[in-house]
Amino acid sequence: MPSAENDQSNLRRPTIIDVAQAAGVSRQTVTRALNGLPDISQQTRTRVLDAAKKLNYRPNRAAQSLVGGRSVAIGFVVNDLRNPYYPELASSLVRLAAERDWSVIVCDLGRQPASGNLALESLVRRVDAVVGHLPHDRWIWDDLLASVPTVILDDAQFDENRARIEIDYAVGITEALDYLVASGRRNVAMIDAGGEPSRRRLIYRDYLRDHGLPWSNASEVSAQDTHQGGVDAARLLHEQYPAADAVLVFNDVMAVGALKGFARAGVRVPQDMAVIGIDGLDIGQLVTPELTSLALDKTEVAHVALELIEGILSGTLPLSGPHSQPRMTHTLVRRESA
Amino acid sequence: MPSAENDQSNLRRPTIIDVAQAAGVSRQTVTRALNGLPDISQQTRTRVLDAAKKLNYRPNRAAQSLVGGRSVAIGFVVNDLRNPYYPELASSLVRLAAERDWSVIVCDLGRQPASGNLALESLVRRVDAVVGHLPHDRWIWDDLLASVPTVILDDAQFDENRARIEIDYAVGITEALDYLVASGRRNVAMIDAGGEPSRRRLIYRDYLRDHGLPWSNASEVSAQDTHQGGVDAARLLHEQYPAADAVLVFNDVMAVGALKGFARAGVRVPQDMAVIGIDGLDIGQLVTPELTSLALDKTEVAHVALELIEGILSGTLPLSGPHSQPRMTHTLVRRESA
DNA sequence: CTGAAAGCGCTTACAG
DNA sequence: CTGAAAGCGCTTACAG
Repeated sequence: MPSAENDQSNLRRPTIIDVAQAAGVSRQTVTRALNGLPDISQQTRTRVLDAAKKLNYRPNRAAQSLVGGRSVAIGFVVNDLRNPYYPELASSLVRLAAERDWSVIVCDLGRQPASGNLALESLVRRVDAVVGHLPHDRWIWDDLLASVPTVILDDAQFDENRARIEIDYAVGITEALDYLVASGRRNVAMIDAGGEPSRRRLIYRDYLRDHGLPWSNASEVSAQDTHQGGVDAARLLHEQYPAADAVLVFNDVMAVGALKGFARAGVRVPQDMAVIGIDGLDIGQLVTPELTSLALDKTEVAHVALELIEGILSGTLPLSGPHSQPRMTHTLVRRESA
Repeated sequence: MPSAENDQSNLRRPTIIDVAQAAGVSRQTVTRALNGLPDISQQTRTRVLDAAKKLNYRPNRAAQSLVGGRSVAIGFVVNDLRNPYYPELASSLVRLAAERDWSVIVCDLGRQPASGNLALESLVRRVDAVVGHLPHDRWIWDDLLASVPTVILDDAQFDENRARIEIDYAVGITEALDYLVASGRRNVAMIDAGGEPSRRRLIYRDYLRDHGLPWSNASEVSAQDTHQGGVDAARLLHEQYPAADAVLVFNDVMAVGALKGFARAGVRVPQDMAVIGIDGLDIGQLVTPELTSLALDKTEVAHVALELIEGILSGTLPLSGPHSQPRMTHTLVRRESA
């Protein structure tokens, strides 16, 4: 029963010194054995390796990288990894980061703010920079994020003195609504997410007003930002605004839900109802009819985000001004739902 | 034109010493100012902060964590983050890891093995442990992974001396096929992925043989492990095996594709054809009809994986034997497609 | 083939 | 309120 040994190993992780002592050699020799360097006899190497295994020794990464070269890590902050928007963005980010030999740590804020704060606090200590969408109602994070270079992905003014990629919805939404009107739709509704009217909804309203299109309170319905929210919203919309012949949906996840909601309500898409989502996610191609959507080039977003981070880290990018706040717009991808 | 200064800062990152010199104080004082510690005059603090900002100084994380406490990072290796199976698993993994204050670095191997090797090589230097699905045809990675504790998620014997979670498909597939037969299906086909018959396919074959169910070469079709692959496979199957009234599909991504393929071919699901996928992904609920699937509890997989890693890192888990190789099975989730 | 020395960049006691 | 010393765990030259 070697419990004494185990107890000790719980108190302190073995270091290279412990291995050296156990093997009866110096620490440099341990380094040679472990890292496969030359200038060491096979016999010694074996002895060291055995000692290391016996002690369950693994080198301290911090010490290794301190003496070695610098390695950069960036944190990718998401609201909920189960919303497919984030994995699609993460996919590009991880791939492009790998090309620079950067690693990306994913931080899922989850739905409850409390754990999200803890997670963020821990993240900023581990990374060289942060990129991600930050919900507006959590500006408390400003403090935390002040300690690390950050690129915010957002649709609104967030912080003038912080690098950010502005997602400009006006261009895309205008294109989508132009298209709907041009194809003969007249009663255009909107399915929004969350409590406050989103920026996307405001743009929609402005468009309807500017173009003299019919609008009433019944034109808009708001629901949870989930697939089920989309299902519910479609039913509700169908009840409260039966004349609607087109709908712009907050995002693709909800739009795919709306497709299902309309199908259940006997509303044919696109014959009776044109549906346009936002984001351009892969899931839009899974469903029938396939979803028409305002697609964001997520690879480009990831690319630009990494460029910004590189600029900040190297000190060549000013933290405010137009260069640190590029703008990105959508492209209307026409498929079957509109 | 302060290019000389910039050139220098490109050569070497500024350290705490540089800041100290620029501010005319000692390094400890810099630490106090930067970390918001007491025992420093407001004036000195400001001077230090200014110097730090001017030099674009950010503390070296490696040095910080070397002196501070240990922080553990695990690497999550995936084949392709755009396959929704991985994000769902990642979501649980990230959440559960956060509870232990562990961070997870995502490594996407991509489709080309070459870049995958580079990515892995870089990963193992940055993490304390690795978890993930590793394709069988890449055993070359054994060398790389020998250097870091690894938990493999797999359906086959991979390495007896490595911790792994065995995904036992036999239980679930038997349940699915039992269910199909019990509901009156007789001509059960299989849509497989990749070149070699998968383990899942072999289990399917055995079942058909053991139960005296009709089988021929036409019962099986293999396609790419993508949504489009599923679409293609369904059409092909419909042509080469018109009598089929049920099909087990390699995974949900392909199954959702198959749903689309059958719809296009005028095959009604589930009336003419029962479809069962594998994985139990969220996307199965997006489509119509909703997909019946053999669901894997991905939260449980993540949980067990982290337990294994904890055991390995603390040295309390033997690297071979049943305790380090738990088994996981599927549950048949009945929805609409079967 | 093996070991003594110096140093990576930071922080935590300890003196003043 | 500020600074000199020691040390975190490793690796990279440099001696023998």
